[in-house]
Amino acid sequence: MIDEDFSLKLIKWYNVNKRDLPWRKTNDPYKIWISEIVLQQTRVDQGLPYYLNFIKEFPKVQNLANASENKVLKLWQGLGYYSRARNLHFSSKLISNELKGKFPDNYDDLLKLKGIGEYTASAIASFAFNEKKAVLDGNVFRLLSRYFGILIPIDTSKGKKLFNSLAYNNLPKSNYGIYNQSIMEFGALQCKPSSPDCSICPLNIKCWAFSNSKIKELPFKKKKIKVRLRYFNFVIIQDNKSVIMEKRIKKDIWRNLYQFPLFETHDKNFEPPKSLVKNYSLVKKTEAIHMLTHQKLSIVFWHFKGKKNLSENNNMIVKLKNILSYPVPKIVENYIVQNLTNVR
DNA sequence: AACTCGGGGTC
DNA sequence: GACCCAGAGTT
Repeated sequence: MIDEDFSLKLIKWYNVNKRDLPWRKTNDPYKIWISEIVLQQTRVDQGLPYYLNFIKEFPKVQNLANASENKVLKLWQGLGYYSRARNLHFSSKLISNELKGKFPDNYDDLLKLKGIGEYTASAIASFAFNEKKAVLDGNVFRLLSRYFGILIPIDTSKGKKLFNSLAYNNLPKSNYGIYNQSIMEFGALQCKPSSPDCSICPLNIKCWAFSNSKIKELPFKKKKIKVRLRYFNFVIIQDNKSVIMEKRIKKDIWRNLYQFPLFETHDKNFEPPKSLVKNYSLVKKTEAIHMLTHQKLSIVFWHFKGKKNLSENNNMIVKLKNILSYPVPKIVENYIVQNLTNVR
């Protein structure tokens, strides 16, 4: 299916309605790369401040390559999907060292980098180098499925293949970068997931879903997400100046971030270790629910205080005045800010 | 092909 | 509560 004026209408719409976003004012593939990783599964409003901080702290790929992972993760704190930050860091070192600072300038080479998949390689290649590649993200899936009336589920290999060819075949004859920006912006602002205003849509006349009242049904997805329930008990052990923390090193959520010593249980039943109760006093117990896409975390913070020297065992001791320099999960950050940062 | 990886907005 | 967001890596 090829619609001759599909791309032209999108670009025309884009020139009038586009948002003023910083990564659209540069041709620097490094900055475009940062923006694309930040925006993966992330709304523009949420990612924008992170992008600005990142570019400010690491203006060039070498700055990122020379930073510590803790610092990179700290700048990513609160944004989620932390493998994005770890992969950014890894790939920046590869570019800076093995590629001698020369940023990959084509789709195939971009795709080799850790953290860059088909979408991101297409985006960078077309935005920075105007390479003829079609982006295929959530916005494009939605628009194409509605406009062309594709009922095949988008989260299957068959569906992806079909949408890929559909997207590629409808590229304009030039200006691939601008066009890719246009189709995604159109999906984000006009062809929204829920209740788009089709009455003002420049594509409505030939839109299959609009003509057939199937906007709500498209795009079609096959899989439903399952949520796993987990029980976390964080134990805060502090004296006047310090608190015990640990680094998450397993293949699990929040890898390489820090937290208070964690006891995960299979249900709500948990009692802190007796040696702990004996030497410290429980001053506060806080319960919280933390929702992730695939997990529901039932969390209890057990807050102990005492004068016993914390550095007796093989514990990681963190000065309270330095605690905010460590990257931590959002729920841990919340607890720290509310309970530990006003302690002298 | 199914699963895993965050956090926040929207309805 | 369900779905979505400029997806990618692992199993």
